Amino acid sequence: MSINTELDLDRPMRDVRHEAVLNIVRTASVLGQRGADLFRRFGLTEAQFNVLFSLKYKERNWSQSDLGRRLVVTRASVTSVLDKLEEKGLVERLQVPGNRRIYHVDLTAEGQKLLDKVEPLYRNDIHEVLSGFDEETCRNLIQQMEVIRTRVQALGESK
Amino acid sequence: MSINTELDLDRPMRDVRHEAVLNIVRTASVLGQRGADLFRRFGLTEAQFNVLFSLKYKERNWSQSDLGRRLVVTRASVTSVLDKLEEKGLVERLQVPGNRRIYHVDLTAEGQKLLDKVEPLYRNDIHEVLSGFDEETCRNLIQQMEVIRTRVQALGESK
DNA sequence: TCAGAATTGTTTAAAATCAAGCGGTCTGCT
DNA sequence: AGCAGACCGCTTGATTTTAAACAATTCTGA
Repeated sequence: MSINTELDLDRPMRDVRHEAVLNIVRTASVLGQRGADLFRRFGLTEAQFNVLFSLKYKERNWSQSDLGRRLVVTRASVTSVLDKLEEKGLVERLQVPGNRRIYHVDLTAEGQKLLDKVEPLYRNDIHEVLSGFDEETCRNLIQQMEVIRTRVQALGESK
Repeated sequence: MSINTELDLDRPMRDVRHEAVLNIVRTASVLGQRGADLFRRFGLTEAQFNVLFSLKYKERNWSQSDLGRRLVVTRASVTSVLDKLEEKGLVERLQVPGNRRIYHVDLTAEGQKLLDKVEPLYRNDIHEVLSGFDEETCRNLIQQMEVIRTRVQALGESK
């Protein structure tokens, strides 16, 4: 009845690097769906939560483009997600003196309040899921992910 | 000009476990986009490629539900992706004797042929991106990802 | 046996995403 | 100063994905 016995997830691997990539992607997918289930209880999609969360912990002003790079989505996606969040009164676009091209995006008080309700549950989930990972393991994992992203970027530039 | 100097990706982390999760998700996203760029040159989306690829290496017959579990997408998604692939003549739904509820999905000769063109480039990309990862590192990484998925699943069942 | 529960594939409506392209704006170079 | 190029946010149109509901089918347990 387990997914491992029903599918062939535990068969021997031909290409261990490829299998590593598959595992990263699949794990991100599982994590994302778990998150989505949680966020939905608060009327938020995953994309919407990601925006709110990023805004809460930003340490300087972010334009919509900055947000897009941070979340690895296009500017067009940022626009549509922000439209939804602004409708709900959770974020606001602020005009930037001296630069009429960009908006700085910020949480409203209401957005802050909603996030304060969701975030503890979210962090609790993560803590539970990674309970077996000590700090060193996490740092090592983070560094490996960074290496991969750097390599992908280099690959894209040499194109 | 680098993304790391422009954004705050390298600031000290408050919650190393959470940062690990973010890194996994972000890396999967970057990998997915890199893949999508490649697949598009062959008229395929990422989801379509994933289906073709899974079918090529399956070791027994898979229903659409099996495929969905394997790819971590819903049955509805599988239906729509298969519709597209069937239109293009790359896969086929086969009736299963003795069970009128399910289809077994398979590559057509044409699907096989297309995949044979894309796969070398795909594997080459992956090999390049993970060139700094030896076999042990990969196996370790894979195991960590499996642990995370198992924990997420356990979390979902205790719900 | 056989009625209730579970599973399968599909449909529908909503949301996210993207590429492409648009004007408006800023910057850097001459 | 002025112009070309880069950047920003937005719109459009298309695709993908999902949750939810549905009918058909299969399974299960009393």
